[in-house]
Amino acid sequence: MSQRYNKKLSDIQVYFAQPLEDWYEKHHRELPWRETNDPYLIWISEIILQQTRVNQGLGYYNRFIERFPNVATLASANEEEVLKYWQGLGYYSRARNLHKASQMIMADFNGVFPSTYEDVRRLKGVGEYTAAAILSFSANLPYAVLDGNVFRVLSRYFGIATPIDTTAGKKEFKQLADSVLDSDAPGLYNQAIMELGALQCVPISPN
DNA sequence: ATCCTGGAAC
DNA sequence: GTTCCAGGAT
Repeated sequence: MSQRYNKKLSDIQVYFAQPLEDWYEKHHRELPWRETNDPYLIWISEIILQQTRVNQGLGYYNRFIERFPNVATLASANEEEVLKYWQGLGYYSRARNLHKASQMIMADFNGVFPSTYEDVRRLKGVGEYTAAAILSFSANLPYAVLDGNVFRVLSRYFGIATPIDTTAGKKEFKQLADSVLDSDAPGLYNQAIMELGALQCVPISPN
């Protein structure tokens, strides 16, 4: 998967992206939403995971997609039932937004999950991070994800002390993230950098 | 730039 | 009981 033939790799790919992706291939957790290219399933998983740990989100994800396996079933359900499947997760506006957005996909996109960044961003509850995740994971489009994990990996690897809770800091990291993105394998690369941040490059006493 | 969520961690 | 988190909305 990370081997690419007949193509010259950039220095940043060789020294940053490749080792990262090799590490990922060897150490990543196997999670159901990583086994699919369906943007709907990836979307559901990303919304659940926004403020929820993987361990807790897993059961909710499995139950949710079993009952609502696609946009149409979610859109035609009533809100109370959608909320029932969310019960215990908190941040219930995420579930309401999912439901509303699924109806918007039916109405405005003929039931087909949108495939451009601009359209995906129009879905309620989908910000820059989630749009980049959905499009890179499902369609391998070159959008760099930028979440807490990525901030941490980049700041440590590149020795950047700029705080991320300022406009300038966010801008700096956004540029860096875009410049080191492996455009040959955006989905794999994005998964890899976040997984490293989650498993190894952790906030306190990193491995 | 500021506010918001609500469980988890402290 | 207070603070923290991690994204999105306004």
